[in-house]
Amino acid sequence: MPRPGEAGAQARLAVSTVIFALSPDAGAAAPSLRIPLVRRLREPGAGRWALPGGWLPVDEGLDEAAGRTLNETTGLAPTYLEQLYTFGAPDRSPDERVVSVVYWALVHSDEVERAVSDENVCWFDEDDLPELAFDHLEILEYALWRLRTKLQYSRIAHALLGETFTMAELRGVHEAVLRTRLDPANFRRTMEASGTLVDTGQRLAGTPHRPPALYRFDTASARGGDPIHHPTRTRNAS
Amino acid sequence: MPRPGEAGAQARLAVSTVIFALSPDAGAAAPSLRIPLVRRLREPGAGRWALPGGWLPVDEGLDEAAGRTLNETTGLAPTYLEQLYTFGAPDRSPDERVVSVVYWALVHSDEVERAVSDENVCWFDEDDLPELAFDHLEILEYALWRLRTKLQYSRIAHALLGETFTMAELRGVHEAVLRTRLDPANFRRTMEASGTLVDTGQRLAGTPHRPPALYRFDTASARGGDPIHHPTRTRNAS
DNA sequence: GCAAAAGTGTTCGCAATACACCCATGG
DNA sequence: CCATGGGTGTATTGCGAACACTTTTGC
Repeated sequence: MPRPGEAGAQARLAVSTVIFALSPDAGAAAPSLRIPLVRRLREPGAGRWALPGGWLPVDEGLDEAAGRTLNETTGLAPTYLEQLYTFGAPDRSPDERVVSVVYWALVHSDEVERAVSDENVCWFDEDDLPELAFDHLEILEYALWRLRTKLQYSRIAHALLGETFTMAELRGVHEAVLRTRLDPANFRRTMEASGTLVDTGQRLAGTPHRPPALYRFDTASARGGDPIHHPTRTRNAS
Repeated sequence: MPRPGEAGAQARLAVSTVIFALSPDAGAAAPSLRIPLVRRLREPGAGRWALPGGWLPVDEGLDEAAGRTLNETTGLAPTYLEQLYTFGAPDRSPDERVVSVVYWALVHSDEVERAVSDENVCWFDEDDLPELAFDHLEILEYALWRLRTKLQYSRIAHALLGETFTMAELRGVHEAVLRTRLDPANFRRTMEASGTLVDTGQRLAGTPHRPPALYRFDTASARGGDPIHHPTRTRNAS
């Protein structure tokens, strides 16, 4: 780290979060990804939609800031939170130099129903996005890429569902995120082989057909393919 | 992005880089990874060794700042440069709040010989590191993890070699980084199948045995497994 | 010709795919 | 009993690991 002193002009540090959830009609049909955005009230970019975020307070950690602003704007607690990338091109904001540390998060679908949504905070479907401020579209697409990539080698889909779920629901998440059809038989085997699912023994009644088994995610075997290391992966609301 | 105004106390933004190169005796024996560090002259952490870096100038991009400080401290140009992670725990620096955007880089082994090395800039072997300042050991270990992980699904080992190289040299890089023995036969096939190698037609004479073929990296087919997107992956010195 | 590395061929086992087939429930 | 999704069994394929084998040089 360099020496202090010689203050000079400095870039401002912001923390933003790309939040993913499933469309509320999770049980029925094919669910789709939804992202909450906030309407910018001031210049630059007033009127446009932007990622939730804020300036970084001096005494707050990056993860905490991401989780806090997520909670403040949506009223939700993330079930998964991870740093995405830091964007800092000199011209990404017209007026002043802003460097944004961006996180991405997943929230439980059963929480989405009681999420904040008003004229200034609105949830948009993945392929029905409004015009975004600054470079936020680029950021969002990068977050989508990361979500899709990570879903294929890590077990994070459960973070978009509730406490328990059927195999078909879990498959539905993968299909929605990856935008593909998956073979039910092979998907089941792959998931069972991963060792991250626990059969609750319960079955979901009320379906017009054979009642499916309900599974729970095994947090103990939640082997992060990531570093051993590093910050909080999951946290609660403040 | 939040509104300007309400300045208040702000964290300071630094950019640091973890630089990897092979030990100069690349041809012979088993090469090892080396990392240049700079000695801190001032408090906090005076006397200890730290990653090369500096405060981020207001008008300079993150990638440019990483490449520049790399060049200033080592005299080298990176053949590979990528953002690693942003570290920002409130207590990682004792005096003031510092957020560090950290990059990692690979440099050609044939450039290492003319690298700067004096009493304040010194290259350390991967498993002979001195005591590091701040959280730089944690950062370095994370960078090592990323290098090892990425080597297995991306073709970046060539960035540690010169313009042309033998199959054995390329394998030596993988073995040094991954710290494993690799089967020469299977390694060859895997590399040839990747389509990133071009046989120059030349052969390396002077070996005590059958002269091996010299290969070149095919920059055209350098498919980044990464985003389509995003900043410069390779750049020259300023 | 002999040692040693370069380079080729062959086999094995695993895991993902494709797809045929039985099971259980509501209507 | 039938339509439909839940759930199981099985053949095929592609790829990486293991390893036997041939080739080419310096000495």
